[in-house]
Amino acid sequence: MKETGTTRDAIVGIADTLFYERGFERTSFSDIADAVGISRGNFYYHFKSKDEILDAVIAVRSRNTRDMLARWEARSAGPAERILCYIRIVLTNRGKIMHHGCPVGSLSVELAKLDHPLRPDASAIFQVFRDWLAAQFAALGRAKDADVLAMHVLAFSQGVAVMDNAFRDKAFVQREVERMARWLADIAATPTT
Amino acid sequence: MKETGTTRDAIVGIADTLFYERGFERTSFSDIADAVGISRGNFYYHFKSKDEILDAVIAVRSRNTRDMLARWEARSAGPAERILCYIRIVLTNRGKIMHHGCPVGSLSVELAKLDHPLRPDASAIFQVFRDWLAAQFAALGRAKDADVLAMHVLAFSQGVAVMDNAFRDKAFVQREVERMARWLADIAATPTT
DNA sequence: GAACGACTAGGACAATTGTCCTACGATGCC
DNA sequence: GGCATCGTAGGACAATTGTCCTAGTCGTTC
Repeated sequence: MKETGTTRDAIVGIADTLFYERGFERTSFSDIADAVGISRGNFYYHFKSKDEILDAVIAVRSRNTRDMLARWEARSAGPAERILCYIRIVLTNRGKIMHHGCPVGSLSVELAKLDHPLRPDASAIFQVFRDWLAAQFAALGRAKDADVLAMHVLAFSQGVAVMDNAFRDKAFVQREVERMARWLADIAATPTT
Repeated sequence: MKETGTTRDAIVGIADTLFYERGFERTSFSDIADAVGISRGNFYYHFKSKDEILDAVIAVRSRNTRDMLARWEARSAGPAERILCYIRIVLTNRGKIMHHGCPVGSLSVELAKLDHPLRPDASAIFQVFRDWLAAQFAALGRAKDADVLAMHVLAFSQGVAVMDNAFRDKAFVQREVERMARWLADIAATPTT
């Protein structure tokens, strides 16, 4: 059963992209069907509703996020360098962020406006980052306020993303990344209490 | 001519609210017409298209923003206190921000995703804040990097807004406001070079 | 080769979208 | 009073929305 991962995965993959680039509400079944190359009616064999696709997209994003963090965990030397990977992400993905905002933040805000039942699931992707960042800060010897610091870093990235989306000023993004990197270096240098 | 400010203003006022609460795309003519209490067809006497309403809404928001900043300017003692007014806005408007995000930021991101021609106009509201904040920092004796500091404060507010929308944690907002207030106090205390 | 399952195409469906049109009521000017 | 203008109501319009249904094509298994 379900050996047809291909079509289903293609739908989820395209939907993931379109939901990000155009927004969930703005993306229609026709858009997805056209991009995948299947008929619109055929859709309902794989998904019973649009919300079910959104659910699958969120699941995929959540998994991809975990995978990315696991790669950082494997590659980077220490917790400070890993946190820096996250701080730099607003530069790494700047092209997309400039045009479509942060995938996590923009979906979260859109679903909040729609009072959508899946809004908490979208916010849960933030939680993945939050927990991971907190773990890194804890490894830095800041177990006590690890979550507070994690939230601060998250807020930084969201703020920069929105501003970059509005002003499209690369120098601003670079400045803020450097400012945050200095802040992180301070934290890493401070002896554990 | 145009003595009928009432209906037109009512449309713009309701549209302003609905665009904020539900998003521009999600708000239909019927929604606005029902809320105002007029027929849907009558609409096109006052506005030729939905985009024209958006244009009017943005203009109103821009004016309201300027008015608010002017009030702060009149009431507050000095530039530092005025900047603090802005920093505190994420607490003042927390109820709405929690549910619908920042009005400026969320509209800006939504229009970016739609590739909407009015996106720059929406971002221009940010510019109003940016210029005003920069003027305050200049008055603080930081004329050289006034704009850099202004952008930093803007990014702060957007970051906190998105995170509050996702996590709805008042303690987080308060912490970030206090952190930012300390940062501002540092700036104000540093002697002008 | 018949039967069955997984998978798909294509269209029907009511509802809603933004847009446009015509006709009616009011108000004021000549 | 007659007339024009401003504002409004109500509906028509094609297009699109999410959803659902049916008929069909595959490949596999007996």
